[in-house]
Amino acid sequence: MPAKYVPSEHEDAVRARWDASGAFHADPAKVLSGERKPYCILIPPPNVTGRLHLGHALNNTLQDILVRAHRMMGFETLWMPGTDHAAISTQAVVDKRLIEAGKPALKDYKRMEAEGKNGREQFLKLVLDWSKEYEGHITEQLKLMGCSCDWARQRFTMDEIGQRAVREAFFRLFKDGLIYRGKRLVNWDPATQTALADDEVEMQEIDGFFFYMKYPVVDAGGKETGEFVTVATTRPETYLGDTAVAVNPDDAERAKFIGKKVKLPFVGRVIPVIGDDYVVKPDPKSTDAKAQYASGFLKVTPAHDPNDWEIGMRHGLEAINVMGPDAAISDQHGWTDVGDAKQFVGLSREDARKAIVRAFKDAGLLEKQRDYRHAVGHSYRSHVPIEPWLSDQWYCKVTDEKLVGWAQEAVKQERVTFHPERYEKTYSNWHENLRDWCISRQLWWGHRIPVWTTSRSFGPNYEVEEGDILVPLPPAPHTDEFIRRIAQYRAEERLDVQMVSVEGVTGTWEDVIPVRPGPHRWTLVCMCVRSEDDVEIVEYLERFGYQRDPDVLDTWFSSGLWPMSTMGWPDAEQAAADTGIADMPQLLEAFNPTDVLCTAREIITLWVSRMVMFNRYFLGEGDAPGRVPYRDVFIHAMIQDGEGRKMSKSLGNGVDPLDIIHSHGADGMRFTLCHMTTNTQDVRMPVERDEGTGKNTSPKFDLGRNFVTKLFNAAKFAISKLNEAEARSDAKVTRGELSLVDRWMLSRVARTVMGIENALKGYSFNEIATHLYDVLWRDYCDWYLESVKPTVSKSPVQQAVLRQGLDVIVRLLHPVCPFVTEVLFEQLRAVKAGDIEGVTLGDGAMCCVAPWPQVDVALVDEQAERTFETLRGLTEAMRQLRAQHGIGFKTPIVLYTDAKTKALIDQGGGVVQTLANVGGVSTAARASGALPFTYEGTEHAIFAEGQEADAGALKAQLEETIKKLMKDVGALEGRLNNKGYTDKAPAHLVQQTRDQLQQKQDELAAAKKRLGEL
RNA sequence: GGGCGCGUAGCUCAGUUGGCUAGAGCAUUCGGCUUACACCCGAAAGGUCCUCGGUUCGAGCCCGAGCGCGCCCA
Repeated sequence: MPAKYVPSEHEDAVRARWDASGAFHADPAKVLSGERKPYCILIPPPNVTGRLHLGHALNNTLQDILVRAHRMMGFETLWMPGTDHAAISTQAVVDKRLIEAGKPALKDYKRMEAEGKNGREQFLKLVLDWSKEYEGHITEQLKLMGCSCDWARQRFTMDEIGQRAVREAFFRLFKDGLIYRGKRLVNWDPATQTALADDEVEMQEIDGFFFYMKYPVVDAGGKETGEFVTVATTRPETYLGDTAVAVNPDDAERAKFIGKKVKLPFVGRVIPVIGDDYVVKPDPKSTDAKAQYASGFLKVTPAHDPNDWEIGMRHGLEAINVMGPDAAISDQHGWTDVGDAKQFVGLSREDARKAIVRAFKDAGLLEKQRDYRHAVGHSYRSHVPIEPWLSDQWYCKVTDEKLVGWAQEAVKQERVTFHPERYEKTYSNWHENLRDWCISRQLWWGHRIPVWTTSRSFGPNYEVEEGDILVPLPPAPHTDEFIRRIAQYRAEERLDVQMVSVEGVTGTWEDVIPVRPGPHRWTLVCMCVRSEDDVEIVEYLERFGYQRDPDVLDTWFSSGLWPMSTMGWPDAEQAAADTGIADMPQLLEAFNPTDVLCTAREIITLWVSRMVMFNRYFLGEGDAPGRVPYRDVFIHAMIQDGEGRKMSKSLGNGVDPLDIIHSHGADGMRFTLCHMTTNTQDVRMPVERDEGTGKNTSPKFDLGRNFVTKLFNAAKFAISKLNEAEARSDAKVTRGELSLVDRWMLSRVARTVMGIENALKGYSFNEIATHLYDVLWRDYCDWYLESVKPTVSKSPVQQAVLRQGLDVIVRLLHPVCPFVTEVLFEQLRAVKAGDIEGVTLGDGAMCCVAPWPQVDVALVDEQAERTFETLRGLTEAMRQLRAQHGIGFKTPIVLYTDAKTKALIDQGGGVVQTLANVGGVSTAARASGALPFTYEGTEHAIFAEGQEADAGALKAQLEETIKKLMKDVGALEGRLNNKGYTDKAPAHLVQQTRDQLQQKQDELAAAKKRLGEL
């Protein structure tokens, strides 16, 4: 064996052995036949946007620990790997790279697309290349970390199976009326120019202003009466789209304005003053900031504020959109009565605000402005303020009982359990306040919405208002034949249809057919085509002028299907044919529900919820919910830097896992990550710059690196001792043959096995690491190895404990530190020693498939532990004396003690002698000059040749001891004199206190006696 | 504003159902090239367990109020 363990010299070779062995490939047939129980984890697919960071390293280390442990425990274990296409992030990153490289970027491809030059297709090719490249990087990184994924089954959310899953899911939801199209206010990101879901909006506190703007009141003839109402707003630029001013009807002072009209300055639009109890009444003394700042008049801009939108709905107000997709003021998106506000058109929203405030000020219409700090929604992607923007979007009706209800029920009925359990609350709260989910994104990269539309009238010649005039809506060129064929396709479930009326109502085929005049004017016809391969229908629709919706779906729509799509759903036979993975059709049955999802808490709402909804919905039958995607959700901590900040590129405080693997080894990194995973929500990692490499690192990783080195050195030593042994035997060691130290060591090993098994069940990773650290370092190395050093060579029994104890530790450690344990396992296999009664270690070709060690509970030996603790304490007491009196370890000492202690020392079989370098144990009268000490109430002394006791120092020390003992005795007596304690505390505790008191009193007496002798 | 988490040694963190004379690693100090390991070994020092109040024979732990920090949702 090499003198020193250098991780980089072994990791590649170990990984190659794993790859060659196929050990991580799961076989669903073994599950379906009942031969083995399944254990399955789905990787939270990392984004193909970039490389993995330390959070990923933590996330995947924890999964690998679970997966490797269960594989060793005999489960048929599947860890499903894959990546996520991350629509908006990836598109943005690729665009940015193109711009940086001075190459044609998104805006150029958009222009090409508009010119009919396949811009979309060309751009998507670039993004696909990028995603392939990064998928490769990510896979490579996971492998370097040691992740034991079933690589042959690796999936991508946009691969053919993912596409088919999305297509089928969309079709079914569409057909069931759970996907619909609506004109709503969305969270619009003007930078990336796409809609965002509610949870993609981050609130940030901003220092802003409240502006108080005066609108003149006008009479029925439109003439100003000289009165004014003052609206208070943080967003003056939206006044251009105001369609009412609202007052609280309970507002005694202002309710009289209800019914009057006001005129918007510059625009000239005359709008009503309405009553709505949403309006906050002004109250300068209120603790509510809104009431403090309110003027009592609320400008209502339905097209640019979600609350105003609601008010608009209640009062039938018009929604006038005054901005373009870039959030600049525009008269091209539904705003017709511009009037004298032309001066503001074309300005960005920021410039428009300044210009409008200035114009109001100049016109004497700005009453005042006040500083105001408030939360403003920002895009989680581009970080610019979100614009509530009126647009046509696709929605998923997650508020339906079959989605939100079943998701809630899954947790309430404990089909899905959160660890730590507090996160169940986050999950529930989120579902209680759920709104329909905007699933369309104005992007190119992603799953394109499988709907073909025409916005012409369906049926009779309708008329629609454009401003104040009615214009005819040309009918789509549908023929009777068209209607018949669509009905046919629909009957074959190859297509489904929704209509949207001018009034904004969604209708189904049955609402529209047969075509006849009715209450609704159906204009927007949406045809959802079930299969990507159904060219016949698509060609037919396009012949009638139908065009495919240009938008793509929110990434989470496809990630939500991950537990099913990775297992071949909806067409596993086809998936098997596409991928060449023949057993694909068995996966869903064998492994879904999976066992646990490991992720970070921000994902609870974004992803967990959707997976639960989709799994239950799509695998359900009729009104019966299907199974859940996993039984447990484990939410791990987030890693922050030493100051409690998130690690981020912009702060430059991130740590790259690959750098740590280089400097400390993958095992060292993993051990540290495992060790720091407590059940709190954040953990801190002080970040330092390595002067040598210029890379960020953290001293925390030294723990793991040192631990791995310690293991290697201990194993190297143990193996060399075993190989050099003078007397050997392969005979099985029975309980009766074991010495005290052996029994103690095996007891500790047995407790560790049970402790780790428990910790695994409770996802207490920090406990796993602590157990491993203590048993290896504190027990096996510091005490067992040291105490058997002189004798192991001649004792086959000790050889057995040395070898099997190490073997157990190596196996227990393998899930955390797979590389070094694989190396050691191979070495250890070549070294023979006797088996031990109660320790079962099955053979395995490699550690990763070696059976988990089994220990008999009977190995836990409390008697041996107690005796050992006494001997350890005695040894430590002597070491302390040595240190206090400068007696070096190399100087042997004589221990003077009583017969009882001597008997214990004899039982120890040399532990005390070896570890305290005691040359002789004597019950005779102590030599003059011996250093006295008390331990466990008994007086002892040590004597070192040529070491005269320093009376002064001894006296000072004794006085110190006496002081401390008196304090202890006082405290114990006080406790016992308390009647409440002796009456109410459990009897064994009271007895324990009495024993302690007795011992302290003995020690005190002995110390006093000695002081007198000096 | 609502919810959740955290506050224990200089730093990073453990501390199960209250029994604690509060632990570990790093850093510090002292002593060691003891033939597995200096990424080590032995020893030491270091704590108002955020504050105040309560429950209890007994509180780091339970309850209430407050202070500070962080996250999530409005």
